[in-house]
Amino acid sequence: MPHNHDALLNHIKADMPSDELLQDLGDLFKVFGDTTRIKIMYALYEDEMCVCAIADLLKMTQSAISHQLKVLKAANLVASRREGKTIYYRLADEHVKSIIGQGYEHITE
Amino acid sequence: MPHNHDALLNHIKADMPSDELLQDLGDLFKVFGDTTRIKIMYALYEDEMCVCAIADLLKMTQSAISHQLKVLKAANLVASRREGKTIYYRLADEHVKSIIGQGYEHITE
DNA sequence: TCAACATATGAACAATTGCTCATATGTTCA
DNA sequence: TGAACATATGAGCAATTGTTCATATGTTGA
Repeated sequence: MPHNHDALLNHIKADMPSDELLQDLGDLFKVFGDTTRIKIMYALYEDEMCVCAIADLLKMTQSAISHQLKVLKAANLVASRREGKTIYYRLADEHVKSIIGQGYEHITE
Repeated sequence: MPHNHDALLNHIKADMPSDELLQDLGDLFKVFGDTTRIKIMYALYEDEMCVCAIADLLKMTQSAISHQLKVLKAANLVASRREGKTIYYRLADEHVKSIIGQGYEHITE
């Protein structure tokens, strides 16, 4: 007969966050899981930048950057402010840096 | 004429990691960007587990879990040991916990 | 008010991805 | 050695995703 692990499972289940939260967690990391967005976040590491500067930096279309900034903003990873025609984006909080920092450590160790 | 930001860009460029490393970072987070894999990592948070226990816990196919464990292992996020017919998986290092922890904080704040 | 600039957005297409199904590999025990 | 169990793997399909292209929205200054 297949081996049984009901006792273990009941214990683990009790400590697992809700499915909804786990889904949200996955969705959050999905946002980090794209090179373009990682580059954008790195570009904003030290200071805010306008959309066209980011596009220049990454040698990508303004449209492509704008789409990705929307994704980042929806995940509360960046924030923006308007100054005339220009819109400046910046990292939203310190979690962005610490998440990227931990990932960096994992890779380079 | 469009506005110029060459000076800023040169400064930022100097501080950006290589494209290859940024790609690797994106690839790493891509692994975190799936609910099934997040659930697996949470299941392994406290202790090692065998494949069929994880499949039972998540009510998913052994095959599906096995495929995902392969992805997690390729990213060095889990490690495994064999004990007879059974193979036990565990989290590979502390980065897994801190990355997930930071994500959790970001979401629940 | 109109032209120029900065950014946002929707549709569409190619590429990637996670699961299923069938089957292969590896291990134990009688 | 062969049957039962535990896990791994390859092909295929549906769903998701990132970019492009065309165009819309918003702002400024003449």
